[in-house]
Amino acid sequence: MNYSRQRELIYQTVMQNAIHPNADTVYALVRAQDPNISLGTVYRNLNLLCEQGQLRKISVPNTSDCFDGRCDEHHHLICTRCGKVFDISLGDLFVLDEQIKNSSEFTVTGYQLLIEGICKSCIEITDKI
Amino acid sequence: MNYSRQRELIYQTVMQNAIHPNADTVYALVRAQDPNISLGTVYRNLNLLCEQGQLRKISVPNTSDCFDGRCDEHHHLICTRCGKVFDISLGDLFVLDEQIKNSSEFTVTGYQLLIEGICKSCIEITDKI
DNA sequence: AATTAATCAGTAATGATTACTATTATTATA
DNA sequence: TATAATAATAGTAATCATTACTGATTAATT
Repeated sequence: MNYSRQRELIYQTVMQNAIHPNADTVYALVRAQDPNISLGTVYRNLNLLCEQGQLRKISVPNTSDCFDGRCDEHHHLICTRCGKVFDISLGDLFVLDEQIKNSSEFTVTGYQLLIEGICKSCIEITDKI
Repeated sequence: MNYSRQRELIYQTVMQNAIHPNADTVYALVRAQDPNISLGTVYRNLNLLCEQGQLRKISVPNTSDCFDGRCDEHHHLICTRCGKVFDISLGDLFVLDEQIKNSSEFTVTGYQLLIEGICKSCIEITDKI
C-alpha cells in the first residue's frame, strides 16, 4: 500500500477527534484541511484503515457506521436519546471465552460490546422538565 | 395499534426462522404466504415490532440489519467468513453494571454483545484446503 | 351500516456506501 | 533525476438499504 497524503489526513483526523465520527463527519473535518478531497476517498480509506487494524468501525442501530481511533480493548456506550457514543474500559471480556468455547464451536477473534442507555446530560435534561 | 394480518405474518415468520433474517429475507419468506405484501410493509412492521419489544434488531458491520425473534437475554456470534449469525446464552452481563456505574454516569438500558469470529463449518473448510 | 383511524400496496425519494474512469501522485529503477 | 509501472485520487454514477408518500383497503368504534 502506497503512502497517501489523504489517508494520513483521514487517519489523523479520526485519531484527534475522539467523537466517533461517521464518514460524513470525517469528510467535513478533513475538508477543512484539504477542500478537494472526495467523499469516496474518505470511505475507501476509512475501510482500508479498519482492515489494517488501525481504526475500528462501530455499527450502531438506526444510524450510519462510526469510526474509532482507539484500538485497545474497550467498549462503547451509546446514548439512545442524543446518539452520542462514549468509550468505556471494562475488564477484559476474555473471561467469556471459556463460556463461549463450552457452548459453541466458534473461534473468537473479537468482541464488540455496545451498551445502550441514556447519558448524563440527557438525564439532566429530563430532570429539568 | 390495530391488528394486521401482514404484521402477524411477519412476526410469525421471524419467530419460526431462527436464522436472523434481514428485511429482504423476511420479505422473501412472507411472500410465499402473501405474494402481494410490499417491502415497505415488511420494514415498517419489523421496526414497529422492535419498538414494541417483540423483536430485536441486530446491527452488524458491513451488512444490512437483521432481526431476531428471541428476546430473552442472549447474545450473538457473527462469522466473519460466511456472515451467519448465531445465538449464544452467556451469564448475565449485568455483572458489568457496577463497573459501568463507576467509570461513567450512564443509565444502562441494554447490552448488545456481538462476538466476531469464525464458525465451525468455515473452520472446517479452511482445514480441507 | 356508517364513521374514523390505522394499515396497506405500490412507488418515489432519501441516505449511506461502493463502483467506475480519466487523471494525478507515489514508488521503484535505470 | 528522468522514466516506467503501479497505486490512489477526484468526481461522478450506480447500487443498496431504508424511509416517505399517496390513494385504496381494512380494522375498530359508534
